[in-house]
Amino acid sequence: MTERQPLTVLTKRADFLRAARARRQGAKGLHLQARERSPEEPSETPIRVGYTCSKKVGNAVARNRAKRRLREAAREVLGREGREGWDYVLVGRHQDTVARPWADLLADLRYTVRKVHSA
RNA sequence: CUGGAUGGCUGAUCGGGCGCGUUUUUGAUGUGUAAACGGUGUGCGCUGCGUCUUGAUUUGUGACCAUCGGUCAUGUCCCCGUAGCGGCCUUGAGUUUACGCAGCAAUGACGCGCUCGGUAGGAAAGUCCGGACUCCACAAGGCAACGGUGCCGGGUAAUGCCCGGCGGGGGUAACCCCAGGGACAGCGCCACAGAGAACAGACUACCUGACCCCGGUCAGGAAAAGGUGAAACGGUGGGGUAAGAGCCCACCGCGCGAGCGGCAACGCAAGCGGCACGGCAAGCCCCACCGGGAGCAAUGCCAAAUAGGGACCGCGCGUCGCAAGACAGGGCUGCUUGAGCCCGAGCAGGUCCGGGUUGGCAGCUAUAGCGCGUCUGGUAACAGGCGCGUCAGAUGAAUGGUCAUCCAUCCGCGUGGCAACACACGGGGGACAGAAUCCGGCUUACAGGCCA
RNA sequence: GCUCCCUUAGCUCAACUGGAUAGAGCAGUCGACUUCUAAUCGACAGGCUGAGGGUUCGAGUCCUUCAGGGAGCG
Repeated sequence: MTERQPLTVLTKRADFLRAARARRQGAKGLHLQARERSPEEPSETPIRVGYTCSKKVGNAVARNRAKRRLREAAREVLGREGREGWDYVLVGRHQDTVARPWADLLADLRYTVRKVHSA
């Protein structure tokens, strides 16, 4: 069992915009945006993660639930397979992020991470 | 009314405990430095003394052994001891104070680890009302403007909320609904239709008389009938009349209303009036009552960052002059003088603007407390007493993710049964919805259960 | 947290101080013109005025409770 990397959460709007302009990959359960930071950017931990669930996802309950599932998935997948020096932004999708079976959601995240790294 | 249950694995956050590390403060201990006090004569300098003390000197002198040196005595100097004088402080011991260091203990903060416990709602929602709290403004209060409320009584911290009553409307009834003051303060509106729409008037038709003449015209009477409309000047019956008419009478309606009941809204009502007084105030408005404004991104503190900017005010700014400048004054060079150069203004002030920051801490979660139980008062809302329990504090925003079982419930199929239904198997599967300073209401959403 | 505005035909907008049938342009359908199309001309259809409740004789308009959309301030 590999060690889990600690993750910090993105808080700045500019970080989100930069990640959205970089690489992106969609799946049924979620949408991933990621970029490799330049070395001079300061960061507390090597991997940073942000979550985006807009009003398109649903009402407040649905948005919170989607964000919580994305957080748990990021802890599971990005903690092991994330690359140091990268920012990841996980975007929730309407209904699918909440309703998709847990194993499929994890598979979606692994698939998008692989695609983004190899792109 | 209620807002699924249990367990496993694994997370988030808050709080308590324990351990470790870093650090703040305090305490006593040890130690270092400095100062003061204190007492003493140590140490210091000079002089003197000394068979008691240590060394130096053999190039001070003498003697001996002897050979290039050694031993002894004495001298000198140092050390040591002691006495006197000088200087009064350096030093040593002690005490106190200040500062620093070390480990220890207590305490607070932060971080990490382990462990224990708490962790969304009935509507957390909409933001429609009412408050608490904080800041600003004004200070008894009144008026004006603006906004709101609007039967009466009670409840409440308060309300536009709740309870009870009254009035009106609907319903066979149980019961339900009502923004329900004022139209005699004033203004305005009432389309179309209709003769006439707000204060009286008269289109058709009616009656009488006159004229032309056989159906109309004119004058007068009268307001019942017709039709229109949401709304048309009381209704029915009788008398009366040329025809009619509250013109008269009875009943009903309407208005005024002595008196009685009720805290009040209001109700009952003798009697009187021949009918006069339309509707709209969720049109303007009048009356009564209520309301200062902003909101936890309030407010206070810390840190970081940028700029040492602009405007106005205040204080100050030597004299003359509108100004240029001149004369005083100060500084520097130079120096015997003459001379030359420079300064001649700002501020540690207040308000506003501009610029920068978008971090942290407090406010911050427990009290008009709330919840449960019980008793008392009250028709009730509610109030009071007693007992027990203590109940989320996040900030890209925690309170979860996932798996399994059960329950409410739904679907399919099978068996039993006349049926409602019961049992077995398989499958689906949790409604509305996420705190953001707090509280009381209202409104809206909603799986399920119960009552009328 | 606070404040304000809008919703009318498929689309963009009107409708006065409450008054009867809610109007215009574009788009649509049909017809005319043309060899055909476009343009033009004529005709037609299309609306329970976002939803519910109320005031009024009468509501797109006034009041109220919601729904959806938008704007502004701190």
